[in-house]
Amino acid sequence: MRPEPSKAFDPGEWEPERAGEALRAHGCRVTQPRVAVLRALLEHGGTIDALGLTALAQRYEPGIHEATVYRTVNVLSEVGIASHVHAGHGPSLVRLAGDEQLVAVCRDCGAIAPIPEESVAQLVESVEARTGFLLEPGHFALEGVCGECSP
Amino acid sequence: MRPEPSKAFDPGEWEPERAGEALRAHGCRVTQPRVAVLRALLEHGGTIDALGLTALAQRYEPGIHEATVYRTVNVLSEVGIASHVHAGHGPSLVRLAGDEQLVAVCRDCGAIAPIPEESVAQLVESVEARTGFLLEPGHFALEGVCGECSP
DNA sequence: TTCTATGCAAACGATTTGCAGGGAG
DNA sequence: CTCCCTGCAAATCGTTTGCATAGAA
Repeated sequence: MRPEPSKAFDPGEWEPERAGEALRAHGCRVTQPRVAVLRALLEHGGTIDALGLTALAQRYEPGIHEATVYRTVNVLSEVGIASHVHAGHGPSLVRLAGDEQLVAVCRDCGAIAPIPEESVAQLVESVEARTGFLLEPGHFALEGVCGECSP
Repeated sequence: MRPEPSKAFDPGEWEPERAGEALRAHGCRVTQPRVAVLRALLEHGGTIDALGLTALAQRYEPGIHEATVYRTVNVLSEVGIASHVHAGHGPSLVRLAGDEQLVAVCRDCGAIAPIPEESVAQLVESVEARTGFLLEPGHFALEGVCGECSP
């Protein structure tokens, strides 16, 4: 694969039916399985694991194999169309790039809440100044207790 | 196993040589392998994966099996002596409870860096004020690029 | 035609589990 | 003496990879 270096991806810009064009626009070879995966991801929105994504993609490409989905997701990540989140013990989750945000999972009810941009920016800045470590939050979820579960 | 419900554990309170007492104090059956694991963990401090912990524990219990280390770590977690962090692609990391802190993993070299207390406190405060969500960071790591891997 | 992507199956790393024997209480 | 814990090997789960072939450019 010889993908374009990552470039911006605005999910709202692409209708699911034009998944093929989106792929081409990002320098990817356009194949049925890839179209199926991207289309499924565009339609689904939010986060989904590889198994679920395979199931959705089968709607457009019945014989598609899970290994292909993994490979496709990797390609989509390389060109900046998708990314993944580690949300705990289970499998990692895929989502469209541009949809990235640091999220928190409620320990009690499992609710997922986005963490405000400003709070994240403040953290990144503070950590970089103190340790030289440049955080790229969004690939991991944080744990906590949501407003409803705490008295 | 019939462990005590989790109770506070102050790592500073326990010398590595008294790992057996610490186990007994928390309602665990005291065996050589368990003593070896806890002792290794007390000596090591910080975070370590199961493989590394096994290696350290072998110093006290040469024949100890990795499966036993996993089982022991689970017991230690149940009684509140240890906990684990999800570090992303790699194996999860074990550490003493009471030593919990938010850590960052370098995307390039895998280095683990603790995130300064103040930065975390600032984040927790900010998020609670804006969303009512009370973060308990420490169960998941954040991702980023460490000072050495970024130009 | 050329070269990449796919399906399949097998490899993989991390972790868990079934079982029979050994050790703690 | 009674269970629990351990070592071992095999199973499991999520993910990756080698290979021969199908398919995009």
